Amino acid sequence: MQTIGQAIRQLYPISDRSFEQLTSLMQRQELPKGHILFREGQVSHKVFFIERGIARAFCYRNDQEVTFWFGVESDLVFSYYSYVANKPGYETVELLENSVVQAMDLAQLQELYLTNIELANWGRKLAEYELIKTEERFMVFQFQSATERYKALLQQNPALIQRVPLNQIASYLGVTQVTLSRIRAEVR
Amino acid sequence: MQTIGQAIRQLYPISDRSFEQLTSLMQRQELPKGHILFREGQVSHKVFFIERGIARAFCYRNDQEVTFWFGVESDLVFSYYSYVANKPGYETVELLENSVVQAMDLAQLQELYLTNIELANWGRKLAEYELIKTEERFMVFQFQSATERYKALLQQNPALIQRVPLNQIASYLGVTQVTLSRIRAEVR
DNA sequence: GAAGAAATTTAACAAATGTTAAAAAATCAC
DNA sequence: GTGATTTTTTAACATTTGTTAAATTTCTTC
Repeated sequence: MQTIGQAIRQLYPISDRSFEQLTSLMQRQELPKGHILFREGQVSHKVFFIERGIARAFCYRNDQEVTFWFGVESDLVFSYYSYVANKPGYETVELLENSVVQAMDLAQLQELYLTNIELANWGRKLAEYELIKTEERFMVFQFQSATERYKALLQQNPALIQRVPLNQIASYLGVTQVTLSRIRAEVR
Repeated sequence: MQTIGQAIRQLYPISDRSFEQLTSLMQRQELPKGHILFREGQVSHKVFFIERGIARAFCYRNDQEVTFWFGVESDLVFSYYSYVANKPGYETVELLENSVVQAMDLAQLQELYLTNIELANWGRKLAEYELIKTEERFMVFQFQSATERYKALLQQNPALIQRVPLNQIASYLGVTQVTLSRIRAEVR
């Protein structure tokens, strides 16, 4: 498993001093399963680095929860729309296991961006990588069938299917749970 | 219509000096309909600002072109994956009309990012806004039906449907052209 | 403006996915 | 371990979307 230091510096190499500045903003928190990191309709002021545990983001659609993102160890958790547009976010993010996270205040982070060019470029790289991750996820939806999406998930992240209930996996893949069961019956 | 200057400064306010530095990298080009801005399988070294015209990005899937993005006046055209990961891009971007673009060299842009903190933060904001745009497009796919997607497009960008052949609109919406025709027959 | 080409719609049928409800399996609490 | 609860699978049928091909409309070119 990657440490937070490795994750930060792998994104974009920064000096020890910048690293200190960045990590000094972080607060280690142990949070229980079910804890809500972001709540739909609220403006977010925090970003979280997942040290241990798993999180999911979901929205409501026709009174049903639709899961569209999972975060695992060494992932960052943003309510990106809320952060960028400075408006209420549309998603709720909850922890699916007892977890350890490093929490950072977004206002303090943005302060750093304005005064430290190394960190400004680190923040740029962060957004750029999040962008291509989101783009890839989008492409998967537009270019692959539900069965292909499931197989890809099975290959790339088999642990996720063990750790998360299948109704959440189903909505993550964009199908109903019944369809996912059918797919699993085929693949088996 | 927005000028390029307005588009740049709306994203993130920058000083006149930074603005000069940025725009000095730009080269105005008049390019014909059908011109390829990025070609699949190649690493991109440029970014384009569309002053006049329209562009589309597509990939091949089972020997068929699948259009997944349109760019119009005052949009920026990146081959983002290629730029961020510095690997061959998976998409081809072509101009659908005779167009005027401002072309910028990515290496020179990145030079500026490393020396000018204002521009580094501008570049960060650019990536952040592209991120939430991509995220929104993804959410539309996971949360809305094809009919809803068509209606939304009709409302938000009616001109696009006039300017672009329907088979491209169909694949942009993630359905076949036959299905799009059916949707249009219903909506009418 | 007429002939040909391209784009769009319609039709008929096949395949995939959704919906509802019930059955089966797995998990939890005691 | 046993009963209750939750999760997952299966079944039956409805709806949506895809596929192929033909018909129609629109656009080009001369």
